[in-house]
Amino acid sequence: MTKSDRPRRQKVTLQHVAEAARVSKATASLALNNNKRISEPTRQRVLDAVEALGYVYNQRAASLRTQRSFTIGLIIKDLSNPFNAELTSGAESQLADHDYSVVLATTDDDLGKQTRLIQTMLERDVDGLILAPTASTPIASLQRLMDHRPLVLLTPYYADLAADCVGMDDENGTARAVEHLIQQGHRRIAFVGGFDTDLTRQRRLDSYRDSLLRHDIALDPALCVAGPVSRRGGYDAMRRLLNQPAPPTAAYCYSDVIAFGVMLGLRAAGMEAGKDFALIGFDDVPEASLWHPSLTTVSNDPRGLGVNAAQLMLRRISTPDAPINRVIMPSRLILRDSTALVKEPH
Amino acid sequence: MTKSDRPRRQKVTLQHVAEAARVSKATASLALNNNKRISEPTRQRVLDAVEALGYVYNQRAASLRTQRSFTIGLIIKDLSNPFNAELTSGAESQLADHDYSVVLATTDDDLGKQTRLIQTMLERDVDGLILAPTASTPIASLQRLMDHRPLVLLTPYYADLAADCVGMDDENGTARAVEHLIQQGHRRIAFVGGFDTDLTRQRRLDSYRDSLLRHDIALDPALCVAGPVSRRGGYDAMRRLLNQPAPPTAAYCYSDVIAFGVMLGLRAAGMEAGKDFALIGFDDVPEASLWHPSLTTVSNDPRGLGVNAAQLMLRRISTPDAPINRVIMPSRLILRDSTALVKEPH
DNA sequence: GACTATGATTGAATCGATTTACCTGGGAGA
DNA sequence: TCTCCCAGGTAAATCGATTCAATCATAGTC
Repeated sequence: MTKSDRPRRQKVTLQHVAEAARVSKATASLALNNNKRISEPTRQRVLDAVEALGYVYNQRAASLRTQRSFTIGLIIKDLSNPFNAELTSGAESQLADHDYSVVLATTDDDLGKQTRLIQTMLERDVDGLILAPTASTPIASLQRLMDHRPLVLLTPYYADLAADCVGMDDENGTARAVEHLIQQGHRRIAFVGGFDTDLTRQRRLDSYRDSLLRHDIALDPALCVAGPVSRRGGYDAMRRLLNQPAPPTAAYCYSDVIAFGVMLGLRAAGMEAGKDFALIGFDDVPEASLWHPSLTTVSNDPRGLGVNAAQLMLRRISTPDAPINRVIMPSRLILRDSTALVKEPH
Repeated sequence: MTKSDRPRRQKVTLQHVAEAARVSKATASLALNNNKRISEPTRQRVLDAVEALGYVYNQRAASLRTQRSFTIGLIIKDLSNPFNAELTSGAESQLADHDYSVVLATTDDDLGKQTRLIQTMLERDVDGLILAPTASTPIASLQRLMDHRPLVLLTPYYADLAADCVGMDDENGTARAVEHLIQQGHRRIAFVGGFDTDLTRQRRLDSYRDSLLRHDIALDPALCVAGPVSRRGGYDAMRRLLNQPAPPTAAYCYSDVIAFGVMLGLRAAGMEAGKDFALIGFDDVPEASLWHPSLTTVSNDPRGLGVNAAQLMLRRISTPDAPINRVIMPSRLILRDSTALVKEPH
């Protein structure tokens, strides 16, 4: 027969390499790790043997002894959201640059699933966990998790937890957006999308209220509509808002995706963002600039968030006792056509 | 002190569980694996001990013995492309349902990086590899890879390789798109985007040519422009096309992203897709239906592709000798506004 | 009462690396 | 010549599970 009936699992182990190089297993190991106690000719013999046998290093076996898996768990809610995809991409490439692999899992914002996935990650023996916790994650369970493994949170809103985290500057971003609308003369400004349980939304809602109050505008609960973070959610919310006795003249949306839905809702009612209505989103997803009309939005750098999360993790691993680090990425307001209307509303 | 100065790596091992339950390590192991040779009372004692000590199973140590890591490597080109994000999402959830974890890595379509990542995956001892090979991946290296590990390719275009693969029906999808344009009376139809080295593009280009020939239209090389798969790429290509002596009246794009760029290029020239020009994309990304005008496109189910790839992998692992499986996902032409023009061109 | 069948449990080998502590054969120094 | 050191190498323990073969009760059979 040629090589083997069925392609069979490779069986070349360090032992075989050692034999081929006529040294001990220990020497072979040291040679491959560039230990200086091994002479150059010997090291070369080992390397030659590796080449000749097609040996592939078994990181898994090694990690049993070294207690480092060079693997980081990344648990996010949903990869379909381009924001999360970008974030993941950033984290992955940053970690890969430091020889870490990424084990990816998605929770669909389901606490039960998240609990199971964390368990799996611990069993897989990841060196650390980067987590976007689902809405109702109890702080105690995160605390317990930190006792086991380095943890980086992808949200800035667990203030009581001494954990590394990265997040965006929701307050400032929101304030700037709302101020901009007020400056344009708007008084009836809606807040659209997201659910109460979401801490990030909570924070933005607070900042929205504060901004209004600073200009002596009372918050009208009828203008704050919750809903799923999707185009459909934005669309439905807008239809409802426009059917009210006193509809809004502007809206600040929890995310761009929602804002796109709002635009469609406006259009279905014969209105157009940037002409009859002012609209601001959040995230600055790539589509925001290309949509018609282009969307004014609060810009955050999702890739940068991922990169930062990865960096925090690497730092935490290398110096476990370093003080905790909360990175808040600045957010900017990007002015585009959806708030371009010049004429005073009403 | 309370529990420990610094949160320290958990040290509870099966040995400790066994001691707490007053049984041997072997018994503890069998009990946890629900082996029927262990009596119910004993099993319960072990489970109680696990609970009491907060033991977490070490999959890594186990896999050293069992030779199964329950980990699948997923190597794609680029997570920023929503198509790939959806695909990844589908594969991940399908694998998670079967207790497999996903190690994710991206190549940026760089062969060197791909080679390194594959090596890393092998060292990490993944049970199988799902790979979207970069453009110039030599067939021999894939063949060699298959000797080591189950492999599923995310492209249908390695016909000479006896490997499981999933892919879309590029030929049929392309044919339908081009036929549709011809039916509408177009004769000067451009083919936009992608690079020569890309086998998928090659296949679509061939099908494009064949469709034209079936209607006695000669292929005009000036109408086939290559370029990066991005909005920018589409934009630039369109500007070039419109500056030609005999510009096209319609275009078939290698991907939706490119088509969006083409729309912008048209607009910059004072034209509008669906009015002065007919435009078709490929992928049916979510934005396609919401763009303005909405984009006619060849629809493929990226999530379904991921799910299928995962299923092929699971099957290959459970029955290594099964005949190879090539799954071609059907593609449909979704008619939207970008080809809605009724008036005969010219 | 001897013998076997059966069910429950365990000792020890094993997976493939790392790492510590020990060994060995010169050459330098006294 | 003797001691000590040193560079280079190795035997063996170790990481935390699985699993085979062996052991040990206990009960059932004649």
